[in-house]
Amino acid sequence: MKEKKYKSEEEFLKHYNPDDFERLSATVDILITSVSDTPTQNYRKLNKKSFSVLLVKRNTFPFKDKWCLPGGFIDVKETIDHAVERVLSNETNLHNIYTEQLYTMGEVDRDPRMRVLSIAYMSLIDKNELTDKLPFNAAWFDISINERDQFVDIKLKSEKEEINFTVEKLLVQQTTAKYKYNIVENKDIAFDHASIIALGIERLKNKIEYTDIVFNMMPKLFTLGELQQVYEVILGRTLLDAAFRRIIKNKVMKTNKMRTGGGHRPSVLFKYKEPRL
Amino acid sequence: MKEKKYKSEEEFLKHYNPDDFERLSATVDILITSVSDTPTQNYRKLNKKSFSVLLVKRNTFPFKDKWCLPGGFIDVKETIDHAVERVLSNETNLHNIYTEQLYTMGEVDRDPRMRVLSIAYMSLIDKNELTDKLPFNAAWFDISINERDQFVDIKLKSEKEEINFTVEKLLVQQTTAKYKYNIVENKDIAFDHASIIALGIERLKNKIEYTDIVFNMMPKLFTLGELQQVYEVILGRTLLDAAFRRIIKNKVMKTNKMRTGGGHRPSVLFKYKEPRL
DNA sequence: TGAATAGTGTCTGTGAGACAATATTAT
DNA sequence: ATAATATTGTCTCACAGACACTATTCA
Repeated sequence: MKEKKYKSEEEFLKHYNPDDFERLSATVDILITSVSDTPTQNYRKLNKKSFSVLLVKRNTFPFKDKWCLPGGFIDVKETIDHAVERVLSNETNLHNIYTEQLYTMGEVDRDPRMRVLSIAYMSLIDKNELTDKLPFNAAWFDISINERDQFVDIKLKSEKEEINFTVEKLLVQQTTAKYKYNIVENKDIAFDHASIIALGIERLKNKIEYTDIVFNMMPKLFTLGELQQVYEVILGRTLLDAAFRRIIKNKVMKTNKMRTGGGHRPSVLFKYKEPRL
Repeated sequence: MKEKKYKSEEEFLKHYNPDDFERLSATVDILITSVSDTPTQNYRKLNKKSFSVLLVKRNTFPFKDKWCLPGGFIDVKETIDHAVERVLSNETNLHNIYTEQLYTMGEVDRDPRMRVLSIAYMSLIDKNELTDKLPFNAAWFDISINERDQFVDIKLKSEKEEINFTVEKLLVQQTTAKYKYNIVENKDIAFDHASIIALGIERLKNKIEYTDIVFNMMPKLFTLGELQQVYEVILGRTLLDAAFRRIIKNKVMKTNKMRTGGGHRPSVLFKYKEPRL
């Protein structure tokens, strides 16, 4: 742009040419997570819960036939939030879903087509509220994680297939224990979405301990046993019953409904109690 | 783009035209923070600490003569991290500075020239390490904050001038106590940078309680009194000495140096002790 | 000597970890 | 009756808030 003197902002804007700088593209990519219930054989036992993520199979280049996060380009005339809502309504029939910004990915070659920033979001939903059938190219994958030294093996399992990838967990900031996740092995996930998945899992593990975020993936009514199962599957460790109940007792409210039918003592159904802020 | 069948990713990429979608621009904008020391009259008293932020006065349109965060456009061929480093090295002579992503701002009209995303970063530095003179158009502003109901009045004071603005603190997410900051009164800050400042202050207030982030703005050696002052000025409340010392005793290490010369008992100089992760 | 900061000791209440004990149901 | 989950009680230990007390320096 020429160095020119303008008298007013209006005048400046009239002459401004956005093409003086080469521009770029941006997408939103959303890690949609939930918990799945798998019935067990033993009639007494509770359903097994797993932490799951919604992926979409690409049917066009680039990364044709690989799995990726639901996402889309941000239109020049729409806000980021709007793009997020648009993508979410393509994949689900839900409104007022929990979303939060996860990270903005900006490696130069993360998309082979051209320069594309990805503004990654994380979203938590209650899968049971989904009434519409999933888009034909989308599927839920149950997550299992194995950490060995600085490597994290992540296994994603849907009804039809299994995906494995490995990321390297690298400390980037000592004072705040901030990590980044480099992909070291990955055949099936497109772009840098494997990093985003690892990042989102870590974020959720942290937030579940000091926020009420988990209730975004719970049904309206739930037993404390179920809630504890969700905590356990996300944290990847078992919790002591008594301690767990103490921790969440201020976050939930007893209802007068019970869940019966298992081969054991019925349990009270609770609902989320919003905190005073 | 035409719906065409390509045989391979290579072939697809050869024919891909990035101009099929209208592209946009992106900047990085960095909230550079530190603590300032103001000497007091009374020879016995400690210097007063304040929490400060580095702003730059714009000398071109748009928002000519208003203050903004140091920032710049992301080049198509550079990573976001590289852009951040580039901006930081323009403003400081420091390397290996603490930075973290704060938020990506994406309102459509946040820049009157064209569509510009802003990837906001926060950075903490030790002001005393700055050896070069500040760029002529940059200045440090001490921050003071007044919260009344959902409004937050923020006062920024440099050697030469004082800026006031007000943001409205709006709860956007009950379960995670997530807020957004809408600008309701602002004459002097360009773009949506007033929101970014409010967001960064909140982030820092939170992180100081559960991370070691504060040590990024401390000198190598410091007294526990000084460290406590920094905590107090950022949190906006006084802390009990004994309790504070208990909390940070695992984060610091005693040295054999002392600070003497105040009209009172000398104090031991401590240094940061990196945690085992 | 006195003002100011530095540093420690102790009491108390809260809350988490650990584990034991009791309650209830469907088969 | 038994297996399984639901729910509560209690002991202990760690730690934070509150506050008092001692230590040390320099004008």
